Amino acid sequence: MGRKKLEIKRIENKSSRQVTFSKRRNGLIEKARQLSVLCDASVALLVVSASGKLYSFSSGDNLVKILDRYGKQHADDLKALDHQSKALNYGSHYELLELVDSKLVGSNVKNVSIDALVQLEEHLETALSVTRAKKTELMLKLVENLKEKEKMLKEENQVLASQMENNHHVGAEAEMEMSPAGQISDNLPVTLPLLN
Amino acid sequence: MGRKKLEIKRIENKSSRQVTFSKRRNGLIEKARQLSVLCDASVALLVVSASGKLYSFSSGDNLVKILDRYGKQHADDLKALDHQSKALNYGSHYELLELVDSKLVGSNVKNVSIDALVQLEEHLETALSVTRAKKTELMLKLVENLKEKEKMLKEENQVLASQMENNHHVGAEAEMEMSPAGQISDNLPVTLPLLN
DNA sequence: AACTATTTATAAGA
DNA sequence: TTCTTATAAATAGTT
Repeated sequence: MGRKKLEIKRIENKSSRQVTFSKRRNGLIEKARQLSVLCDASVALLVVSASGKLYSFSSGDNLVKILDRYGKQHADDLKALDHQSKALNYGSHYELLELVDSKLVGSNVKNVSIDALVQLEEHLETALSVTRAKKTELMLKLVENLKEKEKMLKEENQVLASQMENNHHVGAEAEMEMSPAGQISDNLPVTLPLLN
Repeated sequence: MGRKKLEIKRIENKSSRQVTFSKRRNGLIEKARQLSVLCDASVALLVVSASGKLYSFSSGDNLVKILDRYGKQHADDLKALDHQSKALNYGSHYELLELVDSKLVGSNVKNVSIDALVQLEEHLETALSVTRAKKTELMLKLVENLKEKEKMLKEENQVLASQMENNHHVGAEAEMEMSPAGQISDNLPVTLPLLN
């Protein structure tokens, strides 16, 4: 859809390959977005340029959720991680196993094509990879949050400690000095941003 | 690009939503294929219909590889995460890579038997498992440490706060509402912008 | 599934 | 990169 019809094969000219990459990548991502919105589907798209740069899109719900719908099993590791992972959907695990079962056992084994198995393997590997990436991400987030909490608690601690000192040495000015402490207290994330 | 301009919002009519899904999904996958071919890029695409059916595309190198690249972004963060990761034995990495190299490149590729590759695959998977288990273990320890610290800081905070109150009886009447800092939620981020 | 009027994407050029 | 524009391609509504 340009001035000329373009054959679908590697563009040899480096700069036009780069330009085309940029344009088509944007187009692809936009199309992915549209599909997800129009048809209420979950879409995840990853593009890695030849030079190794990563671009991606994933529809509203995160990638994990996309795989949840399909069925996944990353919950076990997460369970050990934090009891809060109860929020995760364990139910879908069974669906995945059923799918595998139906492909391998349900049909006569002789009718399962190698291609079908290759595809199944790919799907499973995808699920696993995404699961692991997500696990790492969640753990990193959790650690970050904990460190953030630690920092804030320390700050609060310091304020309280210095407040104590003021009370001891300069009892009269206590009221004025209260405000900063109160503010920090107000600023404490009763629920941290990304968490719920 | 049809008889009418279509607003990008959920198509309410079920059957036309289904038709559009089918058409656009195919279009999207074709576009993904073209991008990978034209621009020599790695592309992975996952689409899950509202009804839970999975469709996917991934260019030449399999999806796992693409996702590994994505995972590496996190790996870097992990490294910086904590000095504990130094506990990992980096020295042996090189040995592993050398082993792979000797099996795949060192000998003429044509002489590598499938059996040898199967064995190698097993070794690599084992190495990967061990690595991941180790990663998980370290992160769990780190999280525990941080939670422990948090707990102690909170206790210290409470002691300070109650001491403050005692001081108040003696000094000014400033009111120190210790808002429940302990309410900070540990919930995992169930919805995260996954990719960027 | 096909058909086609239109819209959209984009190749080439600036 | 960004914009413009001619043209190719995708697709919305129809059959």
